[in-house]
Amino acid sequence: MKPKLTLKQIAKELDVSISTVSKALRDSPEIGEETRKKIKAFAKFYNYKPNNIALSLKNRKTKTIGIIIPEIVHHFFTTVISGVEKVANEMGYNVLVCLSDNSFDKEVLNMEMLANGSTDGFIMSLAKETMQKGDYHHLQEAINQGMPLVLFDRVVDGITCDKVIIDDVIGAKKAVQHLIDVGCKKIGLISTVDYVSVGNLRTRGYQQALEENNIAVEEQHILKIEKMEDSETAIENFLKDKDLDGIFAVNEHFAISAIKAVKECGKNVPEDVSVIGFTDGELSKRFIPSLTTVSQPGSKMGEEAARLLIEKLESKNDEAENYRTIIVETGLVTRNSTKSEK
Amino acid sequence: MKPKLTLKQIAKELDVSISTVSKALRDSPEIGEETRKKIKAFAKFYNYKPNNIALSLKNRKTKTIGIIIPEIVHHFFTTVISGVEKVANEMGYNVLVCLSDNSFDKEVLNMEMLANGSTDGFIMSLAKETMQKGDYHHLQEAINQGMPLVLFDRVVDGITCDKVIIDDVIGAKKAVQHLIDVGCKKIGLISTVDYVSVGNLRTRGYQQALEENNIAVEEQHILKIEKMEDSETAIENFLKDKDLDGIFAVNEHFAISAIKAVKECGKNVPEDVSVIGFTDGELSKRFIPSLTTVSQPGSKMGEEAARLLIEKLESKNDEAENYRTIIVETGLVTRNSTKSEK
DNA sequence: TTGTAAGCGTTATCAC
DNA sequence: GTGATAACGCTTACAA
Repeated sequence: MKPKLTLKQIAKELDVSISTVSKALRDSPEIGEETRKKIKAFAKFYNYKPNNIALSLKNRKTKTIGIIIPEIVHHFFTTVISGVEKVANEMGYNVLVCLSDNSFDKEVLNMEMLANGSTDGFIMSLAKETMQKGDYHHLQEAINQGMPLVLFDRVVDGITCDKVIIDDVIGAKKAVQHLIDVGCKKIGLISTVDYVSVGNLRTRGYQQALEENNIAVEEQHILKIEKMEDSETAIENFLKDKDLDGIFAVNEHFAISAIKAVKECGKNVPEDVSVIGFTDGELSKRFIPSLTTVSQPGSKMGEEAARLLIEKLESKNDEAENYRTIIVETGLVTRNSTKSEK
Repeated sequence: MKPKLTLKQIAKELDVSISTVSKALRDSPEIGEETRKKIKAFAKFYNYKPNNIALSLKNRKTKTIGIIIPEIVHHFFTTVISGVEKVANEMGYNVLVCLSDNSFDKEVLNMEMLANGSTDGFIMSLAKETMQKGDYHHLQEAINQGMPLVLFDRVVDGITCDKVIIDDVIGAKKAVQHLIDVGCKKIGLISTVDYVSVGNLRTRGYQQALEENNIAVEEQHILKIEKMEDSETAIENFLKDKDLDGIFAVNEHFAISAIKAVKECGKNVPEDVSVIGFTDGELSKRFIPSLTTVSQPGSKMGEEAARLLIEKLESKNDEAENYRTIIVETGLVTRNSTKSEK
């Protein structure tokens, strides 16, 4: 087991000074042709690679970006990570992934760990508990310390930083409009509780679409789910006594549960009831019937977030004071859980 | 924007030396009660946190572990990551995630990046291309440099290191035995090409189960798929002219494609054909019919891998020369794509 | 009880 | 052209 080669060792071996080696390897014109060649040959032969940690200390930047997400076993977040990875790698950055498990405390802890030199900046989607508490001091602290922060998906207005979101309202509107277009008259909504911003926004889109089509919004057609675990039965109970012919669910799980519940009521999808979801995952694609959904381009969001962050990291500090919110567009993926357009 | 507090600044502020501050904060008995209190109070007030990079450089360890996987948009790998994260965090480690995209070159590149000080060790599942090439010099190099390596899932015999695998052969055997138990006579196998070790092993389990039940293995009942993209049509074509009553697929995608193909032939699952998959994901759980599968406990594997790695990292170098292979057990999750046991 | 100095691996500045 | 030296932030013998 040979420990890693350092400049010092090369210097000793070749009987020159450390700084000569350093300069030679970085092609400094100060160094004579001959010595340079010799040093480079030696380094290449022994496969010298500069130590990242030392560089980080010296440059006061680590070339790694931290991403903190609520959970990873979730198709959407997974695609975001892969988007971040992609552009990060292209730009010579590494990605440190931390999970908050939707816990406020873990989120704070993770940030503190990473803020002490481990990363140059953050890409985050907030924990559910954090949004519930409304406590964002940790975000503000990071920003105050000069750590750039990019929020995505689950963002919050009070914090001034770059953001990447999707047009939830418009996406939801598209979905509901589609239901209307294929002839649905009584359209239900299955959403989450309001402090989860996306649930809130998608609900708004639902309402707007109805209003624009002069359809009354009826409260009893709306279900707001608190806990993921109970969602299946909640949806069943909700749909049992309703006579809906269209359902907009704010995620694919709810959509699928809705389809199951509809079938259990002896009705068919999409013949009797059209169902449309949000977020395009493997499940939506391969479920039978395959799901019509609003696609949420996670990978694109990750790429945008990474680009935004790296741009900020590499800009001079003075020009850094403009913050942008990038809205990435959703698309409607029409499949088999909705009737075809008339 | 206040830059981070350092020992130096504290020292200057309090008019003591840097080492005094350092010692005081680490509760060295060398330092007088009074000075210590003063320093600690100050540090606490201004929320001093030591710089990780500096510590890494000094201690020659980063307290982060690198995980390199072929892809992240894949339920199994995702659960592994969450397992690794879990125990890593408990032990005070961070996790750097890199994706090889199943490319040999990217895998090598990633390892080189991380090996230069960014991580203390690796947890990896090999890229498909790497297994195909059979070139493992990068792994060997890391080991030679004293970087511990834990391989999981897609492992390779030639490399001496810790490994975490599942009992693929036994798992496959369980699956096929289950098919036999519910009365299947003509059982087909949908697998991957042989250089992917898991495909290979699961094929072996299939053969063994048949042999142990005195059923002849017929080559025309076996399909080996080369490319994920064409799998759907390949499976359709394969099943069209067969008269199987049981199908064992080595992953959930193949299983679902098989179900679809069976249905298109006008047969029913599980009445006419029982189908069983491998790896338990969201898809298996919620597909209709829900899939009977061999569950592959990714999270458990991740935890074991992390434990193994950290153990090695924190042991004295001399006792480090024993390598272990941990075999985590699969389970059979019986759902609706197979007939019920007679 | 406190301070000095060396060292972790680099790079940049300045002197020779 | 080459080499000392300081610095990044921290720890730790060793002096004082």
